[in-house]
Amino acid sequence: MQHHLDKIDTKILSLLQQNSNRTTKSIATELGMTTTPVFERIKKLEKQGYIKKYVALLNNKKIGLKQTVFIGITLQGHTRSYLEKFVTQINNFPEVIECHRVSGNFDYLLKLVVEDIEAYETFIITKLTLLPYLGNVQSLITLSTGKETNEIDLSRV
Amino acid sequence: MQHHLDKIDTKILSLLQQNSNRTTKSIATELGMTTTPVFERIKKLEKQGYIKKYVALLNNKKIGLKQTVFIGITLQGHTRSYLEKFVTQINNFPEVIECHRVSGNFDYLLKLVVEDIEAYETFIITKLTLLPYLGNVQSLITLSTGKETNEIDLSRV
DNA sequence: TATAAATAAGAATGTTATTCTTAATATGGT
DNA sequence: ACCATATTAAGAATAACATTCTTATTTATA
Repeated sequence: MQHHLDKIDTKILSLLQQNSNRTTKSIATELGMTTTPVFERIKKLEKQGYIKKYVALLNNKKIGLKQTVFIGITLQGHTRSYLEKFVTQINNFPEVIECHRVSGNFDYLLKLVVEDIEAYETFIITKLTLLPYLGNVQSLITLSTGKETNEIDLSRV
Repeated sequence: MQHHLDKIDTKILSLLQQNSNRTTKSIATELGMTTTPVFERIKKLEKQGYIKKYVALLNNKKIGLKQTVFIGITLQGHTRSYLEKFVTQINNFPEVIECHRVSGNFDYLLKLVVEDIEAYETFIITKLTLLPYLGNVQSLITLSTGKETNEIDLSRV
């Protein structure tokens, strides 16, 4: 069940990754085509699930959420049912935007977006540390971000 | 320079975060307004930079990029000019979608999206370890992802 | 209270998305 | 190589939407 994307498809995907508000016509012009085939390709890419969704990306800092933090977590008890409960609770915290189960020196890696360091400490104290079976908790406070994108390089596929 | 977003603005932002392809009319209806004021608010939010961009989010796995990996890195020499060079080179790797300078047990945290573990090893060997002054390099291989979003909870702002 | 500045409504217009029909191109089997 | 079939693209036609304009309403301010 491998994908079957030709050059035109990957080009369309890569353009929509950069800016999903471009008109079909402008994409078509760039590709030397008319709107209909481009339109139908986009619809196909949506229907087949290559495109998950279209979203607006906000300026977190401007909105007042200035601090990104990563947290590595190890758990002490690893029963399957507890892991599931743990993830469910983590996912419900609005501060958490990513939660990955990982192998390596941690069991979980979280990514958070919060107002500031203080809000982060509040999160740790009033939410995270209330969860049972927490082992090691290691915080990585973001000082600056060189790159942060969802854009995938499609020259590889 | 604080933001001045009222309830309507934050509601619009939160809807556009979930789906940026919704029509102005449908948003207006949901908010009990007409299209014009909603349209003008959206344009203002764009112009003032609250909305950074509109993008299509792709299904990485379906496209063949199945593996997410985080890498914690410490550097041995910390001259300012070297750090800048380091970040520039990291940012140019197509596998890297995030690069954060952090405080804590690492200097940098990277997020990568690659085909598979093998592609990851190739990256390490042929790209990352060629960079000078690398200290500790610790990989966190994602086993599963419970949550991964860009959507920010605006009830806090 | 009077005036100015925002904000919203409703109608009008221009663009674009979307559909339909037809033509061209590619694909597979004999 | 040839035909039938399935994809893919083009162009025109339509419907929906974005965008602008004018006018009314509300809100803030001196």
